[in-house]
Amino acid sequence: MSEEVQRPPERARRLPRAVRERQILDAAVQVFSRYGYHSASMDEISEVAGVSKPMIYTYLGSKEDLFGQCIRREATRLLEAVQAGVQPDLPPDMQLWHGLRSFYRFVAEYRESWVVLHRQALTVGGSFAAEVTAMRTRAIELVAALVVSAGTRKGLGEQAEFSGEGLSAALVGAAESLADWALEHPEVSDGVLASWLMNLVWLGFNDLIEGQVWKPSD
Amino acid sequence: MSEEVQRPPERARRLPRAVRERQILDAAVQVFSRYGYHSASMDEISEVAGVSKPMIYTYLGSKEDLFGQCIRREATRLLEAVQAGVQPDLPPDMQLWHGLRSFYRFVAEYRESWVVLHRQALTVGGSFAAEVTAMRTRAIELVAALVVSAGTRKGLGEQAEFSGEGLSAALVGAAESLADWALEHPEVSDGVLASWLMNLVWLGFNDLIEGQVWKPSD
DNA sequence: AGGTGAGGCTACCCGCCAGTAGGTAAGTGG
DNA sequence: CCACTTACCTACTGGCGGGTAGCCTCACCT
Repeated sequence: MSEEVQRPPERARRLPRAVRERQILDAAVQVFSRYGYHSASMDEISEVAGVSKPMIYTYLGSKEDLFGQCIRREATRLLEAVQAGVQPDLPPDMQLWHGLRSFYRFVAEYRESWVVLHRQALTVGGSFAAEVTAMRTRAIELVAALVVSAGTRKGLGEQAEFSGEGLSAALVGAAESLADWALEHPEVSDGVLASWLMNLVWLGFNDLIEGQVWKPSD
Repeated sequence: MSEEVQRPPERARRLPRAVRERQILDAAVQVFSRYGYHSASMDEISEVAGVSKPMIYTYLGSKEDLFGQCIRREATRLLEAVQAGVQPDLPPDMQLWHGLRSFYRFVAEYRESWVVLHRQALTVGGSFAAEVTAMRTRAIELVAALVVSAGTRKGLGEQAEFSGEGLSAALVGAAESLADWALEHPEVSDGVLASWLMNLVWLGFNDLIEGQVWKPSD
């Protein structure tokens, strides 16, 4: 009578904690990236992870904790991916080129990571936004260093340094925006994306560095 | 005994509907821009507006309706501000230049409008995100038209058209990102911001158009 | 004066969802 | 085979906040 005819849809049972944590984080990134922090429900995350809700709480803590862990994990991944592609002894333009390629490769491969980091993290006012912003600022400063280095290498001083930060902010923004665009155009390769940006921006930098400027004609 | 010594903190009483609607929308934009759609509460909006919650519902409808009206109002403002600064009979670079200046002037003056449009609108999956994205796409296409026009004017054909959309996406992203950056550097004028972008981007375009390209050296 | 309708409010409802209490089953050491 | 731990679940609670029912009150008209 009380015989179990229907087995519950084959959940993997009794896995070690580390594995479950990975599954939960994967599911969380997926759900957060799709719905955003607030609209994502812990119930859905647990369902996608194939695990009951209390597991999430015992393993990863509150919703906010969980989101934080997602952010940190994906941010680390992204940084490592970019760093792995850059050799610091190359000239500035080549460093930028390789960094960009790695970046676009990462975005293409881990779309959800990128969406969580770029779109969703800022919507949770709090330490996460600050954390992501800090990472972004680091990227801007890194790029600024490249720009300034290229500038001084050609004998330009304080002028490059002054506008460098703003220009770098613009460049980073351009790179991010192009990443979003690329999400809807997967047929465009990372090399093409990176070279578009290089052509757009680096040539502009070079012109600037060499004293060529655009001025309004009226 | 039941004498009213304390007057309730002097709310303006019995104003015409149109005025109240303006107040409510102003308050909503302010609160939405600060906390984002989900974390903003109708109670707080009503408090900031100096009006009770049911008023919002009778005048502007549901929270989603309210947000939609904010988005539309601010989007219209932004578009009008930019269009007011552009004269269509000027050459492409001057059009871009004037458009950018108007844009940065608007962002500086109506920070909250910009934040709502740029940061918050995308976090509400639904028709708003689509609406804002559509507006953004229009901007990209507009810029793309300028780019292509500049390209063909110089005798370049399909090549400019192909990469034009991606480049424009990058340019619009750069402009937006620089706008965010400028929020934290109010001392930089709209003219300076616009000319940074022009120097960065337009010079890059020109080089491209004239066949000069950057290529990786390895 | 008193009727009427628009402006405005207090006080409540109720669904959704983060978070939890308390229990069961499956390994592990003796 | 029994104690003890670890993996894991079902089933609940509590509150926050979107949304509303129903009432008041002033201004103006006749």
